[in-house]
Amino acid sequence: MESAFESYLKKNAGITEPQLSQLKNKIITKAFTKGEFLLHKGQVCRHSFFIEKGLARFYSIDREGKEHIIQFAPENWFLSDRGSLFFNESSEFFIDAIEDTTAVMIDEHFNHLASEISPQFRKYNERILQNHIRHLQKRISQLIGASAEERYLDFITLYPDLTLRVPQWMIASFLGITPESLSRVRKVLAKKNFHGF
Amino acid sequence: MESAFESYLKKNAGITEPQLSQLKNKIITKAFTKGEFLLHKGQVCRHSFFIEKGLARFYSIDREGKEHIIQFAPENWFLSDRGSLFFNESSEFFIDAIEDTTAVMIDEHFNHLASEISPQFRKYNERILQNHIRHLQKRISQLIGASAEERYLDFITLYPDLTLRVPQWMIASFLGITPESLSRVRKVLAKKNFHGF
DNA sequence: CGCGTGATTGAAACCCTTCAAGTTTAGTGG
DNA sequence: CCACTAAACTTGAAGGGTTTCAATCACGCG
Repeated sequence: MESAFESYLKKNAGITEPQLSQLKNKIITKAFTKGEFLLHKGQVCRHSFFIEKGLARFYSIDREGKEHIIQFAPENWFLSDRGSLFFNESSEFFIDAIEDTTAVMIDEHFNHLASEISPQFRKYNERILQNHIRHLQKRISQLIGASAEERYLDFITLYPDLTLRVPQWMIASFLGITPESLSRVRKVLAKKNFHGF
Repeated sequence: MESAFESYLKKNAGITEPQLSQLKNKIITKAFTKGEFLLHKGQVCRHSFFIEKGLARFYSIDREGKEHIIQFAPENWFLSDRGSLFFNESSEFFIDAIEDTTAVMIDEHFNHLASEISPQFRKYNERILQNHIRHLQKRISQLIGASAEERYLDFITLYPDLTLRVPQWMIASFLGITPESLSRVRKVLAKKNFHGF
């Protein structure tokens, strides 16, 4: 049977069936139980993760021990500390599984081979990076400019599925507010007859 | 005489002298006076800008008319709305010159040709993107986690040169606080016998 | 059942903003 | 080169949004 990653490559990265058979033995999938680390601060990140099933998060922990979630990754999303991976530096960040998760461990060998046999894959890879940048810029713009309520509304329209799967305190951590504040924001929205969740 | 961009390409992107002569007629430089727009909201961004002289900023304006600066770009920095450029969408952002500025207008023709004649350039281009992502992630992590004072201290250690060249109210806009708040932060730091500026 | 985790609520404190008024600085024209 | 003006920066007082800390409630799981 064809894996989620394989269909994804065919659909989005222009990888053909014969190319896929060349790549198949380089595709390594790993299962993580809820709470398990895919990447730990201090390690050098060696992989890009493609989430086939489950849900993972990318976050930092500050001096006071508080977690700050940079990104969530549900099915068919990529996740990695690109800085650490590309520049071979030890990571400042953590990645762990929010649910039981299976992820494809994409390493340099895979990327190199895929780029070699498919120019489309190379193009696609750039697309991923460009899109990632666009995402991060919008997020910065929003963190600078919007109130807690606006940020939460943005979140539930952008990630309606995540709103249900992710515990509330993690959403708060993503938005840069406390769980208590998020609870109050939701209370206010409920009073305004808002039913987005 | 060799332009700043040309030396930059040779030093960082592995472009050789003969390759450079092939590229030379594709390198278009333009001068902007202080306050002039390099990119205006609503336009589709067609260029990546390499700042040879001067200083530019990349920012958004929210519904209330407030500016939020995403990025500064002094000499030898790149600046672009990559989302708009790559995906051909109209931009949400502005780019304008803070000082009189000359910028290289890098378009798709240039990138295509340079990638063609130099595999190193392609590698280098990916490096730029990866580095940009790393930068943005750190910024998000900081916006979520740090106080106004911490953010300002980070700014002056990361961009000591900009601290002097950029008006204070723009630094405030970059940090996501009001000019008044930044003024007070500086006052507190001065009392603590801090002399970073 | 009881424990632990997550969500809610309240009150006080804190950080930052807003608005309004000054002061300083920088640029312009006489 | 000074005088004038506008823009930038500072300062104060009041207000708003968010955090903190603490207590309570709700729920799922051993």
